[in-house]
Amino acid sequence: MSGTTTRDAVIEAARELFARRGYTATTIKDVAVRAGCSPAMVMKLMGSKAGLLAAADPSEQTLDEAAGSREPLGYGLVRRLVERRDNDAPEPFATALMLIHESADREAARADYERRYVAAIAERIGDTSADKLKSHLVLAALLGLAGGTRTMGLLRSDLMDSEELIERYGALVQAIVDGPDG
Amino acid sequence: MSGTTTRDAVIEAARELFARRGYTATTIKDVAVRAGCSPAMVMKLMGSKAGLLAAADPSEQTLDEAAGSREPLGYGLVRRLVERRDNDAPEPFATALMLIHESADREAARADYERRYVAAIAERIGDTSADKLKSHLVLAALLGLAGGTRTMGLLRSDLMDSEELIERYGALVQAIVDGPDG
DNA sequence: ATTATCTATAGATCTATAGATAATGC
DNA sequence: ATTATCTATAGATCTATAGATAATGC
Repeated sequence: MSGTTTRDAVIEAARELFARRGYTATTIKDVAVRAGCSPAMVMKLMGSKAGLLAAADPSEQTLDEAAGSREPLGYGLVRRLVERRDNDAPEPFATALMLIHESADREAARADYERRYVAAIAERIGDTSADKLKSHLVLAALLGLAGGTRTMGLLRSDLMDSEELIERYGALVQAIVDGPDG
Repeated sequence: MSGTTTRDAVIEAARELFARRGYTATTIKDVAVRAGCSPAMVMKLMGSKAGLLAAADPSEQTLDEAAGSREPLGYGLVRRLVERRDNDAPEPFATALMLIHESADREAARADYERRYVAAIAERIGDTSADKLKSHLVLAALLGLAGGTRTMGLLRSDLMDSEELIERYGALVQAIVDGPDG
């Protein structure tokens, strides 16, 4: 059915626009224009703007990427983030910060993202401690690389080669992973 | 004159609301209510919503804080950030990311924040290199700590003592500062 | 017949301005 | 007289819905 195609186009358009401009600043009409349909169509398909956000939230998508690699875990996490940048793929770490900020129920959104992201990192780095402290530290470092490169445009490839960036920022993240637990 | 007082209240209210909810999601009326005046008064004082943002942008405020301390520079930068959190003071590193996202002219805002923040960090850590690579890396790490603690609520003081956080995240930032230049 | 999609519009904002009133300085 | 501040409102959105039309499956 062609409904699936339109629905996919709408979700893809929303993903890009929410990531680029944020939730409030993105209108249903913006999404419709980019998806090539009418605003009413967007509403019919997604029910509400909040429903559209739920469908377009990029976190699920990327958070469970293939983790397999011979590289130490800290480097691997940084590598995948840098690769997303080089491929112009959505960056969930950067988007999450903004979506929390703009959420209607900010505390609920914050708690939800915190739980999911901390759990995802803990699983990746094998953090089985109760407090998940290392995961918090790793997550903070990754959020910074995401916000720095994607939102503020730091460390662009003409300034620093992607491999060198992975090497240097990866070393920082790896130092947390290799560090003490509590 | 009492005009100064109202103006200050408006700017203070805007600073808090922009930092909390973002630019688009904050309305002139929200600011007026919090400042205890009418929306028309806010407009008369600031001219436009963009003018209000310009006046309420927290970056200038905090970026040129007293840098004097015996502590190594990386630790000092982290300490000031953590202290702002513990004092519930506005966090320019966290706010900057969101304001770039929501800016009408995103690329211009991005370039402006990048220039100012990189320069501020370069001055602090004595980075005189042409590419300011270390400053970019330090800035990324600090943006992550800011976004992580303030927006996502990571590493709260019940989970990790502020001094220990400064010790551990400070070590990462200090490692960048002490690292090679290019 | 059913599904996909559109046009038209209601109802609720939001920013910004115009013009009135209250407070202050001379 | 001038400055501070308010009420009222214009004009431009925005989300969401109602109802019409076009496309598709049986």
